[in-house]
Amino acid sequence: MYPMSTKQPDLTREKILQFAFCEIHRKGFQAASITNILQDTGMTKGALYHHFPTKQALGLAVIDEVIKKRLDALIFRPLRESERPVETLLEIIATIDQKVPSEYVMLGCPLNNLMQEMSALDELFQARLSAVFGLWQQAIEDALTRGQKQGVIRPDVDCQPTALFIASAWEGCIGIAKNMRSPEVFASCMKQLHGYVRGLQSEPAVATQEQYKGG
Amino acid sequence: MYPMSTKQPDLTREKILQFAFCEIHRKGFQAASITNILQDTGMTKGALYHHFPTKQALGLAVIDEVIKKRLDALIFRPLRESERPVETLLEIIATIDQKVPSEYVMLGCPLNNLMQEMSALDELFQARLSAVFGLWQQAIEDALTRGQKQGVIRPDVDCQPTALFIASAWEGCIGIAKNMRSPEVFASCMKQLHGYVRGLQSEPAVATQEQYKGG
DNA sequence: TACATTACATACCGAGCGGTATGGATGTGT
DNA sequence: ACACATCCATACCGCTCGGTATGTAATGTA
Repeated sequence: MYPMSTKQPDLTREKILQFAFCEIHRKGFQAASITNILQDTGMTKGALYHHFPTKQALGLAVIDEVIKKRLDALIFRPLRESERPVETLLEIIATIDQKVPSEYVMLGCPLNNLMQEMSALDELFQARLSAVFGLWQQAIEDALTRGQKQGVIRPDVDCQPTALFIASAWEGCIGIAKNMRSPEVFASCMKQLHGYVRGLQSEPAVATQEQYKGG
Repeated sequence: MYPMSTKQPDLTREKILQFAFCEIHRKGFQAASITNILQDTGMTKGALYHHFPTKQALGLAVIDEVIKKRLDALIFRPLRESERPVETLLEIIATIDQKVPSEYVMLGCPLNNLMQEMSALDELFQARLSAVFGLWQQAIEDALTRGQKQGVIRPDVDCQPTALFIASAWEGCIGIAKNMRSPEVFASCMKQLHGYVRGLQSEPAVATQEQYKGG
């Protein structure tokens, strides 16, 4: 066991998942080629179909074990663990383009890409993707709700639909920037979203008013 | 000619375009099957490849001759021809779900679907799709600019990035509602967008404040 | 050490795809 | 009426895809 045996099923599975994520992110799920993924990893169909019964199962695993985890580390957890969730939300919106590989502007959000492609075609994809997006929406809603209790969000804000709108607009901004192939468009859009969230804050609390990165 | 001759190339071409639009709208461009389209229309490959050299050319024609025209009739032209463009914009946002087939909530925006799928893969698609989206953004920007001249939009609003954000959020709302398979989510999201646009209006002008459909 | 199970590699298959070559039917200009 | 271009139908091709059947080496178990 300790001398690094040749067969390491967990690592093999993880490696396949990572390369599958990349291929799917670049080509979309349907256009993603099993053969290409295997070619990249240097493995064969025997390995892949030992760990995943079908291409669909591989796609679903990518959603749960790669995409969800990345979003959690990037957005959900910081919001959850923050003591000033509204400030954290604003900071994430303002700096998200720096915390993600620059090529992601061209490739778009992996979650949104799959949602647009697969939701209408496959119920299992739809369910998993909706679940992940639900986490996103919930993370924002919790941040707003906690902000209201802290008095930094106006009491008249209806947090649930507001969070839904923020998450939707967020995905929309990423999608359009991807289409435009323009980091500037992405920055501009996210700045507007930033302003929208700031507009939800209570009037007295203008401390974080001009925190947005200069430009 | 007058007795409805058997060969009507224009109608044939248009028929192919319409069925291709439906197939692409439902399956996406790559998954759209030429064979399926022909099966639906009752035609053959001879007809299709006489009018369109490749599948790509068919897709590009669908963008310019179907999607663009529909968006123009539904959104761009009403905004352009309106004398109160801001009110018109608000009205479109508030009633868009009634002016479009109900199944479109499940299928999403044809433009956005193609943008998400094809922009990263094909430069010609990217160019055409960006052009159409640019019309959208420009239509909103013009509406806001004219609104500013009329005094109904606050002078401090920067119309260009604001229009970009509105269009992006708009597409985002459609995309998320499609993923959720929920007309209610769509209505909720668009209501928030409606509120955002209202927030751009000058304070004195509260006439259209509560125009949003009851619910 | 003997054996069963896991973890892969290799070769192969049917199906559906976009695209083409060819031929015939229809309209058009002269 | 004849030549010709347009319009469309049919049959076919090469390719790639996801998936499988089979074999084999490594690993866990007794």
